[in-house]
Amino acid sequence: MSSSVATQTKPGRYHHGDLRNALLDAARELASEIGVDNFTLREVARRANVSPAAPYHHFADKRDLTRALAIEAFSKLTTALSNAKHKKHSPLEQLEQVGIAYVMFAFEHLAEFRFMFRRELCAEEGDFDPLETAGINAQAVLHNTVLEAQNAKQIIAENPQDIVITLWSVVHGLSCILLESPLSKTTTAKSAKNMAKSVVQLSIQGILAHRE
Amino acid sequence: MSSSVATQTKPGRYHHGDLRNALLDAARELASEIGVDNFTLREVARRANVSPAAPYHHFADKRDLTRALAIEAFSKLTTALSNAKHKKHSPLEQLEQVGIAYVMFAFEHLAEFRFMFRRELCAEEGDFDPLETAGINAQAVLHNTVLEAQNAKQIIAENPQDIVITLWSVVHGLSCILLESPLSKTTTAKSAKNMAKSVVQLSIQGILAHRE
DNA sequence: CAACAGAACTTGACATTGTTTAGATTCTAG
DNA sequence: CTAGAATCTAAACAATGTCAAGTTCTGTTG
Repeated sequence: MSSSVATQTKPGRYHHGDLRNALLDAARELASEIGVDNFTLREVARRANVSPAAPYHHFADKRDLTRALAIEAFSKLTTALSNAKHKKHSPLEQLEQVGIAYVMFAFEHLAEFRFMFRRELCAEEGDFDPLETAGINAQAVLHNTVLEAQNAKQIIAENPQDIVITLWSVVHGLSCILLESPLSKTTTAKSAKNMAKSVVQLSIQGILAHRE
Repeated sequence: MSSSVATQTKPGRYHHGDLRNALLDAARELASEIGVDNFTLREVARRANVSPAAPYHHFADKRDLTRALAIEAFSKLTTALSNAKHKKHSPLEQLEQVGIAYVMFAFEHLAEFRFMFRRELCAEEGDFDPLETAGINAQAVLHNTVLEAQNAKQIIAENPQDIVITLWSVVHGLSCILLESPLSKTTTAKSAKNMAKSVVQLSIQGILAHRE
């Protein structure tokens, strides 16, 4: 998307034009090729055709670059969840859609997903942390849907936070398993979606207001 | 435990005695201090009082060392789950215990837990992978309990694999959230256990055989 | 018991990495 | 047009993963 735009700005020039985004694009690409853990800042710079020190004019250090990617990924996730939600009208159906969308986002944005949940990227205690708020925003989509489903008496009136955590846990857990477990080497997008659906439906069963 | 034994074998000698275990101990310790991602092989060697090249006589490379830690951690998890299970007799109660034990294991063995789920540690497709079997063993505890609960007609007769994945997802997801999310900086063991209990109970609600 | 084979280490080296410092180049206000 | 800020390069540093070549120990065999 923005990658083609950002990366190819006047190759010969001294000033790159939009190096910050070019670096982000290169990092995303590199991480999806060789893994989030062994990607190097120097190679990112190399791919953007700049010197190894150039990134330091746009990011404090390597950690700061990956943090920017994580924030960006969280905001993508937020819109993905929000889009999925608004495909349905009933809060209960929305709950299901949001859950499935979470897993599919992880499946489709593998590399970015791995950037998102890393304790070491967070700011120090007390500092304002944009990464933290990005995460909270994503979670808010689920949280609101739970509240709406409760208001519509479609699910039990238990402490909403407990319900949010349960649902978030189950979709996040499935995502991690799909991405990291060796069991899942052969998983296709279709079977991932089926698993997501079945897991989400089973979880929702436990919080339904009317037991048939 | 074994650390004190393994680490302190005749400090002056050329041959360490049990360097392999000493390295594993040092790596575990170091990882829990500075994180799984930035721990270095050289520092591990330093702590075991050997040269930087010494580890290569016991492990193929850094990855191989961490793989050994992951396998070891999986086997610890297996016994933790198994112990938790056998505290109760009813399969349904066992299911709950196993779920809670999973989360508590993650909480108490933070560093080791982070070693366990990393795709890059797996062997190549087709090769026999001890890490994979270690993971399967741990999952088997949950799997068996689900089967037993189904046989006892305590939970629905749905495809057992779906139920296993749902339960595994929810406890794994909660574990990841507790460990990686910035939201959880202040979580105590007690509140972790409470969350685990509530999340597991809600999930089990969805698969109960008798809906009152 | 002696000598030898192999295992367990060390030394020293290499390419690569993250990061810093100093300097060069280009852009942009005034 | 020009000063100063923004953006980049070049060169260097310590540290890392890893390897090849030696060194020292240990157990086995004659």
